[in-house]
Amino acid sequence: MKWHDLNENHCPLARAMGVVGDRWTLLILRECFLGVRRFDGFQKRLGVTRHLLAGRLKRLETMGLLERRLYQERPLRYEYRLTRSGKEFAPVLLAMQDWAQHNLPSDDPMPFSFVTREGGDEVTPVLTDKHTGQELNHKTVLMVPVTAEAREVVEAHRAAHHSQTDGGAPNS
Amino acid sequence: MKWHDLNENHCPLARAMGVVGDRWTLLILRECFLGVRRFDGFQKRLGVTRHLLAGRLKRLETMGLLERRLYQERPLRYEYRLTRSGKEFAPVLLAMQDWAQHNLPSDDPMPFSFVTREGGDEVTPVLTDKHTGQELNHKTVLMVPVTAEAREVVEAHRAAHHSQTDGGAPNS
DNA sequence: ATCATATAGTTCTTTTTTGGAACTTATTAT
DNA sequence: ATAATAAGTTCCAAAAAAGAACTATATGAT
Repeated sequence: MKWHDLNENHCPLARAMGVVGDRWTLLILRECFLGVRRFDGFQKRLGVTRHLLAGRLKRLETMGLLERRLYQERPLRYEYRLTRSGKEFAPVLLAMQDWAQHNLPSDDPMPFSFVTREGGDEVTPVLTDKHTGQELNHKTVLMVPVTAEAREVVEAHRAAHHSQTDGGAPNS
Repeated sequence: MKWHDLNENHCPLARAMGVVGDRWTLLILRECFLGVRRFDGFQKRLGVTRHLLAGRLKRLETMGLLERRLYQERPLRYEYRLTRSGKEFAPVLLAMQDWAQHNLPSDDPMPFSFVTREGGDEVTPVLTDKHTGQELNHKTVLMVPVTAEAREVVEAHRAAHHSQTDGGAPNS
C-alpha cells in the first residue's frame, strides 16, 4: 500500500493518516496553534529538515489544513496559516496531548498547555456527546462496522474462534 | 532527529508521535477497538506487511497500549489486547475520525461508526471542559507555552516581525 | 563596494524505513 | 502424507527521511 492510496481510502481514519500519519505533521500543526507561521520558524523550532518541512507544508496546504499566504513582495515571501479545517483539528491535538500526558509520563514539565481564551484557565478536556452530554470513552462507546462489507470482515477476525466469547465488545 | 529520540522528548505530543506517528499504528488501534486481537487478523484486514506489523505491535506493547497474552499453548500463540492506556486512546480516535469525516470528504460511506454501548445510538463527539462544560475548540481555547524556555522560543517565531500584530493569538 | 544576515525554499548524497515475497515452526484437520 | 492455521522472521528491493550545502532576492552594516 502506498501513501497516496490512503487519501482515497473509504475509511476516514485512513484518510486522516494520509495527512497526519507521520512523525512531523502533528508537531507542525501544534506550532501553527502556537502562532508560528513562517518556514524558518517551523524549521528552527522543530529541527525538522528543510526538505521534509517543505513537503509537509505543501501537503497540509493541498489537503486544506493550511493556506500559503503572501506576506511581502520583493522578495516574494509566503507564510502558512491555519484554515478552518486546520483550526478544527484543535480538539484532536488537545485529546492527543491529554492522552500522552497521562499515559506517556516524563520527568520534564509539559512545555505547552491549553487555556481558555476567556479566563486563561487551564482546561481539562473530556469528550462528550453533543446531544446527551454523556462522556465518550471506551466504557460508554463502541466502535461498530456500518457497511455490510465491513461487518463481514470484522466478524471473521473478531476473537470468536477459540477464546471465551465476551460478547464481541473489546471490553475485557 | 531519530525515531527513538521522540520517546524521551519533553513534549507530550512529540512523545505521542513516537508511538502513533506513522501511517499504521492508529489503524492497528482501530482494529483493536473493533475486536481484532490476532496477528493474522490485523494483517489481513489492514494489508500491512507482516514485517512492519510485528514491529508496530511490539512498539505498542513496549509503550503500554497493548499487552501480548498467551491464548493457547502447543503451539504457543499470543494475541494482543488493549490495556487501560490503549483503551484511553479511544477519545483521540473518535476525535480524529470525526475531524476526517468533516474535513476529508469522500464519496464512499463511512465503514465504521461509534455508538453508545447503552442504546446503540450514534454519537456526536464534542470536546468539553470537565469542570465548566464549555466546548473546547480553536475559538475557546488557546495553546500557550508554559515553561520559560518554551515561552521565549515561541515568542521569537510568533509572527511579530513585520506583520500586523494580531495579539499573538492564531485566531485570524 | 563588500560582507553578513534574513527568508523560503531546492538539490544532492547517505542512512533509515518500508514493501513484498518467501521461509520457519508447531500442531491439527483431511 | 499433505494441506491448513497461525505467529512470526528473513532477505532483498524500493521509497522516504536525515543532513548538509546551495540558490535567489533583498536589506543592513562596515
